[in-house]
Amino acid sequence: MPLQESGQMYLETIYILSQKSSTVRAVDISEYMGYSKPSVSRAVGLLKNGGYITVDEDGYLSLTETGLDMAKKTYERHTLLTKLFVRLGVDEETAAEDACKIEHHISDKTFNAIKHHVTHFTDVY
Amino acid sequence: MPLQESGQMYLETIYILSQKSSTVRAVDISEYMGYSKPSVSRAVGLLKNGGYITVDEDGYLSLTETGLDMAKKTYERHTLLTKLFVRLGVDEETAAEDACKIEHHISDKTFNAIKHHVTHFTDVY
DNA sequence: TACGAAAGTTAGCCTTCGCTAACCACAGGG
DNA sequence: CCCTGTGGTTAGCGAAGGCTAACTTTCGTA
Repeated sequence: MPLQESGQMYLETIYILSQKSSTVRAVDISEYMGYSKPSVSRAVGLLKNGGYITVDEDGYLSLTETGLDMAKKTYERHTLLTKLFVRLGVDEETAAEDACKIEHHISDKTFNAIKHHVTHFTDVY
Repeated sequence: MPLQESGQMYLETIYILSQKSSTVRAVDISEYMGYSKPSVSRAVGLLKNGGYITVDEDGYLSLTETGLDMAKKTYERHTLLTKLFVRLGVDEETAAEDACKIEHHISDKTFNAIKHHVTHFTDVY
């Protein structure tokens, strides 16, 4: 089964957390996302099941190659959209929030167009 | 209860349809959105219930003032986002599709920033 | 040694929002 | 006068994805 929006969010979160702490547990996700432990537990089970992450015997999570690809892709969208909005004059926090909400819904075409714009034109005004 | 994303889509659809045909029935929505009649029937019931639309004895739908406001707001977002994407080099169809998917998720702040940009700067490149 | 906090899981509930099956009401044509 | 197509509704299913309650396991410390 393909990854749902929520699955992408979990992967992205694991990716972000794994960049600041080297070990990531379910409870870390729980705190970071503000979701209950059972919600995270189920999500982790699904991601493991789908081959996106592995869980070792101590409960530490790692992204598989597929999972890492997905996470990076989502994360890239996130940062790029944030940049776009900031460039348009939105404050950093709001930009990041909105980026988070729409990062899953944008087609590759549009994403690439934004990417092209953001990387090639340093000032819009 | 506040309007859900799907509710906004229905309102927007009613708004669009009412601009081309003067009468809008549930079945028209059904065809336009590609949803089954029962799905539309329920949604219409909820919108009526929430005071967003009225339904006369012949089954014709009208937006209330509140509903019209909501619909216009969503529609404005739709067209504006489409413009933004087109301006960034995305083809019209893809731009409209993506706009449709994200129009519900963008904060007023970001929306206003985009609006400002789109209306004040006619060429990005 | 025993207790309590921390981490995880299981069971099961709830909402949203699609769907199908099956029904009712009505209008027009044969 | 009945029969079919059109429009709408009711009943009920199913997937996602949150939640709480309640359990287990484990580990550190009094």
